[in-house]
Amino acid sequence: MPELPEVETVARSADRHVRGDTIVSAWFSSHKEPFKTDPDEMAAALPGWRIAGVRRVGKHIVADLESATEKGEPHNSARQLLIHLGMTGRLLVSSAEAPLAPHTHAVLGLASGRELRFVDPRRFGRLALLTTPFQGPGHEPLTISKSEFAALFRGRKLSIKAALLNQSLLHGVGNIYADESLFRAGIRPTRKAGRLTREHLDRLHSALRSILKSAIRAGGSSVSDYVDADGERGFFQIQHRVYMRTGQPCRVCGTPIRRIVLAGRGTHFCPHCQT
DNA sequence: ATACCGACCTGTCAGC
DNA sequence: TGCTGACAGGTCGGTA
Repeated sequence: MPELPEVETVARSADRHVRGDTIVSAWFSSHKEPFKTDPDEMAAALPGWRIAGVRRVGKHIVADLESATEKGEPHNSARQLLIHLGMTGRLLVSSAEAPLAPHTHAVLGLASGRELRFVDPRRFGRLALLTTPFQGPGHEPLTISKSEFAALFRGRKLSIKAALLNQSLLHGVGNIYADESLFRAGIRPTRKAGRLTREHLDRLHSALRSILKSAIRAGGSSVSDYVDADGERGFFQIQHRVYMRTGQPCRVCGTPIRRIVLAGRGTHFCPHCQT
């Protein structure tokens, strides 16, 4: 589900509601998949920590935790709660009275009476408690320079689409924004990453940045069920030009949008505008 | 090292 | 009304 703009939206809305709140209880489901840290360990460790803030790194959500004990109590081990939403994960802030959604895997009770809940039907999402600062796997698409961006693809034989999806190069780009940015840059997704000219890559760099920023302003893309921490849908999907528009006319030239499978993912492009 | 592909899960929708 | 298969915003581990 969630790519950079959706994760950014979720992190911001969660931050608004839980910053400064203190964790008083922690419950986890009995499914094993979502937990990279043992749930019993997290349930024992989390209560008592104050949430200093919630932010995004790549497609990860990081909740920075600080000791809620009185100052003067030197607390060496800063902690972070790390959340990845996978395909269908939701991070929700709700009142403790709100009924639990099906597929709820984590509930953190907060001192304010609110709850931070993690819901994930497909269980591709992940939760972990870290004692060392989280480092994303790749570069941030919104801050990388044009020359660093171009250098990422030098000598690579894989398609530019597959390269954009590779989180250890750029982190945060997923299937929607890979297809949409390639359309706006006029580049065929099948082109080999290492064969693109610097001009191509500069265009892709700008297209990607501007599309990610617009999508964040729109609250992300809600294709089926994505919502932010308030349960609100995004509306960037109305600006999609190729993603999930197979057979429909290109909004620029009218040619039917084509769908192929590339890097194991549905890939959408205009055969006329993208060369 | 790089690149590809199936596996991991549930839900939904189209076609029979 | 089922049933089956394809597909969905992502990553990981095994294999070539």
